[in-house]
Amino acid sequence: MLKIASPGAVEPRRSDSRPPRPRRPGSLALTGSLEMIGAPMTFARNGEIYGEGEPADYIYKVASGAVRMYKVLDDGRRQITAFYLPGDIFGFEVGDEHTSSAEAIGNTIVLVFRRSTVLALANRDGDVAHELWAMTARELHRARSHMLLLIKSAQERVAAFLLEMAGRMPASDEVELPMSRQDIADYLGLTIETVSRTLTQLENSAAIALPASRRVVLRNRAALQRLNAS
Amino acid sequence: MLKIASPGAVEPRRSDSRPPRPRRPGSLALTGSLEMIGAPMTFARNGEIYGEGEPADYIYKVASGAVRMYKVLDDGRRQITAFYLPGDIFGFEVGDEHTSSAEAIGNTIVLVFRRSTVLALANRDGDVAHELWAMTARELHRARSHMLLLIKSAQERVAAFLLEMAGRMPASDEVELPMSRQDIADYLGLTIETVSRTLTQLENSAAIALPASRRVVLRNRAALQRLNAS
DNA sequence: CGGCGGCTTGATCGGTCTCAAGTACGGTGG
DNA sequence: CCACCGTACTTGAGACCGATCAAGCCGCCG
Repeated sequence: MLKIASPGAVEPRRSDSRPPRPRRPGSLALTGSLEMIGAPMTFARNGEIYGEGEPADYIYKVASGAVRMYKVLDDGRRQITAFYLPGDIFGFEVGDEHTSSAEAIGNTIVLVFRRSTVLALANRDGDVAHELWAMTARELHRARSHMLLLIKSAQERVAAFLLEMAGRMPASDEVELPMSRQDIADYLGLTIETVSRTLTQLENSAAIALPASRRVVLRNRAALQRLNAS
Repeated sequence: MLKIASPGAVEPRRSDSRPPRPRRPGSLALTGSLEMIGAPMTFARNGEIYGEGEPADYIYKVASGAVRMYKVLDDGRRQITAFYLPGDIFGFEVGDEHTSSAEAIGNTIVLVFRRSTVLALANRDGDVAHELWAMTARELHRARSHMLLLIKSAQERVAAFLLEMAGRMPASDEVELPMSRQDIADYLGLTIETVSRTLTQLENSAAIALPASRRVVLRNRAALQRLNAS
C-alpha cells in the first residue's frame, strides 16, 4: 500500500493563460433556469485546469473531451473522484477554494464562467440558488455511489464502471473510453493490472468485446448487471 | 465478497409513531442564521429512524445518543456512510425521498423538524438557503474523505477512524465509541475480525490503549497520524 | 450458575498487488 | 513506405493482506 499512481507522466501545462476573456460564447444551461455565456478555453492532454487549494473563481462546463477530478494522498496514491464528459459542469465550490484538482484527460475544450456572476444571480433568483444546491446534491449522490463501488470486488467495480460510462455516453452499447487504464484504476481503487485482467475476463466470459483497448462493446448487459450487486 | 453484514440482529422498531407532535421544544441552530423549534423523539437501540426511499418530510438533529446512516447492497453487504453524534444534523435531502436509511445506534433522542418549514424559510431568506447548501456541501466533503479512506490499508483506515471520532468528541484523547465493531467494520469497508485485530495491533504498538472494548485512549497521536497517509 | 451477544484470537484460503516480461499501437524521422 | 521508438496495455508468477471459517473469551443479565 505504498505505491505511486503516476499522476500523469508529462508535467501538465494549461494551454491558455488562466483568467479567460470571452471570445466565442457558449451557453451553460443550469438545467433550464439559468442560461449563461461562457468563454471557451482549450486544454492539452493532461493539462491542469485547476489545483486543490487554488481559489475557485471559475466554474466549468465540458464542451468536448473529458476531465478527471482527483485528490492525491501524501504518499502519492491518487484517487479519481469523478470523470466529467461533454455537457457536465464541474469545479463548483461552496467555499472559496477548490477542494480537488482537475485535469484534462485528452485535448479538451471547456466553457468557463465566473463564479461571482453565478453567485450574484443566485442571490437574486431563488430558482438559480436551488439549481446550485441541486448540483451539489447530485455530486453528493455520485460520491456516495462511488463509495459503494469501493467496497466491491474487482469484477463488480469494473462492471459497474462500464455500465456507468455506457449510461453517460450517447451510443450506449459501444463505449469509447476517453481515459487510460491508470485513470480507470485510480477511479476504482484498483491497479492497472487488475483492471486489464478483469476486462479480459469479462471478454472471455462474453460479457463484453474489446475491438480496441479503449473501445468496449457491451455484449451482455444482464451479465454485467448481475456482477454489479445493487 | 458475498458476505452478509448483519444489518442489526433485532428487527428495528421506531419507539414513537412517525409524524411527531411538538412537545418539549429543542432548538436547531443552522449555524446561526436559523433558529428553530424541534420536537424531541426517542428511538430505541437499533430503531429505524427512516428507510431508503421513504418520503423525506423531516430533518433531524441528534440530541443524545448516536445515529448510523447506511445503504444496503442487494447481496446483503451494508455500507455505513456516516455516523451522527450529538449536535449533528442529518436526514436532509434535496429530493423528496431519503437516499439512505438511518438507525439509532444506542438509545437516542433526536429533535425533529418539518422539512417544508425549513424550505419555506429558505425561500424567503437567502442566508438560510445558503446554510442549507453549505450543509449539503459539508456532506459532500465528508463523503469524499470517506472515499479516500476506502482505498487505504486496514491500519490506515482504523487509525483515521479513531482520529476522526476523537476530533468529534468533547474529551478528545479518550474516545467512548457508541457503535459496535460491526458498525465500524461496515463504515471502514472491513470485517469485524480485521477491525478487532487492527485495534489490538495498535494497542501492542502503544499507539492506543483499550481499557474497555468501546473505550479507546489515544496514546500516541503522531503514530496514528503517520499511519494515516494524507 | 448458565446462557447469550459482542469481542478476540487462530489457521487457512483467496483475491488483489507487486514485480517482471512481453505485446500492440501511434507517431516520427529517414 | 518502412524502421524505430515510446507509451499504453496485456500477461505471467509469486507474495501478501484481509476475508473466511472456527474456537474461545469476556461481560452482562436472567
